[in-house]
Amino acid sequence: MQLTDRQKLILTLIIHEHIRTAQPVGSKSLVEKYNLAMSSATVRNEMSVLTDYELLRQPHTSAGRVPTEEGYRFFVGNLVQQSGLPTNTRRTITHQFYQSRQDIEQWLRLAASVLANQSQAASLVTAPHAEKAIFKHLELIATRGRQVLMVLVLMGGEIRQQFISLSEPVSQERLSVIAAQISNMCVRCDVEKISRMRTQTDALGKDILDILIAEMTLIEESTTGEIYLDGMTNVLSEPEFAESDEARQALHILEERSLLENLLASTVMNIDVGGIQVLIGGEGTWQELRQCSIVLARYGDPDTLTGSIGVLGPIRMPYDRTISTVRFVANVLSDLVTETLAV
Amino acid sequence: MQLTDRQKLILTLIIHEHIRTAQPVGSKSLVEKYNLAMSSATVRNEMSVLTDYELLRQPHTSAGRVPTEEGYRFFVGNLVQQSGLPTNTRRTITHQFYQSRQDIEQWLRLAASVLANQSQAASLVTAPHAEKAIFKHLELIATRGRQVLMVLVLMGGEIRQQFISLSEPVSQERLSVIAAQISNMCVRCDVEKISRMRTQTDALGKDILDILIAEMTLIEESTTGEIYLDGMTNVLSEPEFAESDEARQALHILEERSLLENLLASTVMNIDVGGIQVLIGGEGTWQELRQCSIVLARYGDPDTLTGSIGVLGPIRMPYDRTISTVRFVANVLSDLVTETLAV
DNA sequence: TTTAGCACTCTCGCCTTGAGAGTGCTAAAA
DNA sequence: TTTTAGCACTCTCAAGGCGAGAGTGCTAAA
Repeated sequence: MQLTDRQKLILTLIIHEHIRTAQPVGSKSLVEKYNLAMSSATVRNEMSVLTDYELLRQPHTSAGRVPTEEGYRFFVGNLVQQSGLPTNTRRTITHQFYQSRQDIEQWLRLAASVLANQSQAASLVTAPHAEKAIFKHLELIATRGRQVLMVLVLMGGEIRQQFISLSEPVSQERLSVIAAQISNMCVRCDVEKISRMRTQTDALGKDILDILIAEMTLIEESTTGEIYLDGMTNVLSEPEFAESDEARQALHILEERSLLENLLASTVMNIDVGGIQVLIGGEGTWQELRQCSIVLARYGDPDTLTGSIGVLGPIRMPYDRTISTVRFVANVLSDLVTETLAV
Repeated sequence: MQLTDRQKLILTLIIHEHIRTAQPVGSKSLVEKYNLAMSSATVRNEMSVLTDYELLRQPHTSAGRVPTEEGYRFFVGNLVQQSGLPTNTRRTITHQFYQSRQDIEQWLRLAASVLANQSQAASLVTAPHAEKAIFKHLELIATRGRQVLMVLVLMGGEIRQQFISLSEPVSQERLSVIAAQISNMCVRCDVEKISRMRTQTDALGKDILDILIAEMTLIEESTTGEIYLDGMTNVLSEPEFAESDEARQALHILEERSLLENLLASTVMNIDVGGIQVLIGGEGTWQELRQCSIVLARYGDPDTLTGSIGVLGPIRMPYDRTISTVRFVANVLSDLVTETLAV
């Protein structure tokens, strides 16, 4: 499908106008609004062609045109110009990051907040996560009785904390010794290697190693780290969401962690750090997302630690701006992650 | 204001019916629906009295009655019977808790999820938080270069992790020694006591202590720990939220952490563990909550660690059931917290 | 190839209208 | 004194009719 420049222009303008107004766009109003150097009849003819190509759609005879999902896809794939964010926006965002506490959690929260505010939509950010869990450090802290707090640090800075119940009370001194022992023994080891070390410790050490192995396996099996959401309410004022129940179901995907993990696993996990993926109208697969689009990116260090960020909004979304924002925030996070967390 | 038994009955029935249907309730339909042993005219007279008391309201002449906020308050204060949850519901909930991973974070998430599902509304759970920050354990883990991961454990099990930049690179060995030193020296101390210890260490130790003190001060100043939300989408299908923009603003309060902290600070912080507070229609103070009610409770150990849980839904909320649920979940959490986290 | 002109279509807001639900009042019954 | 039947009145809401407005497609001329 090869479009003439004029057809591209008209498609672009219709999408712009529709994004602005959420209404079907007519030929006459389009010519007037943008002072086009052609008559409305010409525009009508072109619209007719674009409708044949299934890039536009008429809600009913004698209404204006609305872009189809295919139309948006063509737009995003071919017509969006990579504007990049205005310099002062970039500066504001960067500034916020360097002003916040130096803490990965704060950064991720901030990233979610920035995405939500800049795009006026819902945003999600997953914590960086390594495909392979490599042990770094173990800490055991007595609380009381047989309850012990286990803090596990992985290469890359992922931290997991968990209460464990030992079969009998153990003093903090003994716990510290064991933790140091295990830390020394296992540093830079993966699950398999650690499994083979079970024989090298006493009974208590074995118990702890078992729990450690279970935990590391669990981490390795999960596809993402912690998920941060923001801006869910932004999207509620959009007419699509205010009206249809269906659109609201999309927010349910964000809330239900398992659904969201599935979605991420089958989309963004395949793209490269630095790349952008745009999911328009659920792409036929995701029923709940039929009225939504998602702009996704991956950040981090491709070989070790990666995470995802994304923006969820109505299909009628200002893609150019959103894509720029997502790309920029992904880059900022990549920088922060490789600077502070790399192995 | 003293109501006769019959007036109380009628008020209760109207509230029940209105909660069910979200519509104004008329005298005739009420008599028919509940097979009342009186005529609709009698009901009308009583309704008229209740309207004079401002417990009921007419949306317009010749419409049925709707409970006022005052009406709901009277209902919650005087007429709600403490039914308690059905035994099998209690069992299901308890079961879920003891089946989940033994991990405070999982419990809190689960609590939010249970509240949201049981009440079909939005829920919030804050992590247990001590008024006074008491040091328990410090861990320093080298990442690379001058970046160090600091893990701070407080009495009660609150854990904070943060990246810090030292002025020069330090080996993991030295970091471990310093961490052990500080851990020994400061265990069971509060911020003031630790501040006075700054002289007892070398330059590096001083730097770390400073950061430690700053962090503990920050923790002490904050009113709540981490906040877990769930079920935001539940509430979106209620007519109040589907229609008015105003109701949707209420969800914004949940999203904006600072707003939520304010709200909690000025309400639930004052009630005792085991007590329940019901905020109806924002109580005149919280504009954004005018169309919502919140049922709040505190859990934990009154003297040391406490957190809040709550449910946010439309004013038209099944208070008896919601209150029972919130109370029950608060008790479960209290048990878990005192069992595993107490000093 | 573009454009002016025209007949035609469809939505949307506005109005009217009638049914339905509910109220308050009054006078009779308990 | 309290309760109830009866009745006139009020207000909403859904349905139908109507006209204005916006938009389309087609045709013939520029």
